[in-house]
Amino acid sequence: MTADKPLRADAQRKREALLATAREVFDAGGFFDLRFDDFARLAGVGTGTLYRHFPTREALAEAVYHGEVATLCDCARRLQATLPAAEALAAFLRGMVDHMDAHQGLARTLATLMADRSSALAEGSRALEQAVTDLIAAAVKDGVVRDDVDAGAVMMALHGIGAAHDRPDWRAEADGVITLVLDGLVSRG
Amino acid sequence: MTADKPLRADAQRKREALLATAREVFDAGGFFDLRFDDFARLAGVGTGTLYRHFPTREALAEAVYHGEVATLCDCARRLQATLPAAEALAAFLRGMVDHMDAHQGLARTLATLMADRSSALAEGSRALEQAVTDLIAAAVKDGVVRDDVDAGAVMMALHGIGAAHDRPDWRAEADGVITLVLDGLVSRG
DNA sequence: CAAAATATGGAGGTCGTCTCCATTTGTCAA
DNA sequence: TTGACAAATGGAGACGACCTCCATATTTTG
Repeated sequence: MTADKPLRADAQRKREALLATAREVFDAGGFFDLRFDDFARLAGVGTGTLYRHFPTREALAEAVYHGEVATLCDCARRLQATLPAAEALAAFLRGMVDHMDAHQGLARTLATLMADRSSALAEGSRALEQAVTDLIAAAVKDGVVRDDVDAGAVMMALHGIGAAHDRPDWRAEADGVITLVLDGLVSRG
Repeated sequence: MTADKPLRADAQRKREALLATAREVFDAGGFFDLRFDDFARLAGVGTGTLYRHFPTREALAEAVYHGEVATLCDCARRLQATLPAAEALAAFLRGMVDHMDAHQGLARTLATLMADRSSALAEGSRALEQAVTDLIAAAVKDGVVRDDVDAGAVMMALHGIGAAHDRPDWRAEADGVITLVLDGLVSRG
């Protein structure tokens, strides 16, 4: 799809530095108080370099998001390999909430930055969606989950949890959504 | 809370014009291609006037959102008065999806604009949340819905539906979320 | 109707964004 | 190692959107 041309050594290094700094600043929640130029300086990089690697704030967010998705997918695979389907699904969804809770700033920043281009978000989370699809398919096969509601609906609910990150009682409500979704999946309509 | 001082006649008129134009442009999806200054001109208003009424794009979105919320709340009240609790709840949630579907551009624009200040969103949708809370409370009283998951979780799921407005299969997935939520609410855990 | 209060609009200052290119750094072949 | 070529760098400055400010216009009040 994308013929990634090999990056020169220093370019690679700068790119990494930018991503690392981004993750840091995102999580600290200070990204929007920062001029984009200053962000470059903070990462020890010139303005031009920043723009060559990430033409927009959104592009930067997308790259960071990719990393997160990869982590979560690994997690899903691990769970699926070690637990019965129903438990794996539940553990994964609960785990996602834990993860978001542990990185609130990051979650909030990403949600905000990708609000426009949520097409990009959908693109970027395709892998994640596949993981959820697999988890659900396995549970369906075990006969413990209905087969008339697909993974997209679950993704949407997750999206809601991520997007609503400043509700005063976020954690409890997020757990509530997961509970509803899981019980709704088990229900026979 | 807010001691709304009475607005002068012409001010009222301009304000209305701005809101009407906003609704139009939002729904057409062209808001982000427009300089804020030009939006003012489009509404037949000077830049200064626009800024006095709505200091930011977000403030404008919030005002439009208020109108939407009011409409939906009316709808909720009507349903609650005419249907058994469980049906009223279901009809309301399904109805919201219909409404969003019929005004995709508006929904998307609002979701995008309020991504940052989703605290403002929470603020603005307090009335909506109250309506959902009432619908659920009535259903709980009828003994047809569990009482250990509160309205906040449902709001979060709805938020997800609104925020994910450009998923390719939005409508089906949104319906799926509602199904999961409703069945999850009926389930006894 | 005059005066006071309120609202208007758009010219121009401010400030973040992004481009451009002279310079530096990395790579590779001889 | 060295020279030559390609790739990458950074930051000065042009650009353009946002927002303020106030002389003017409109509404309201006494």
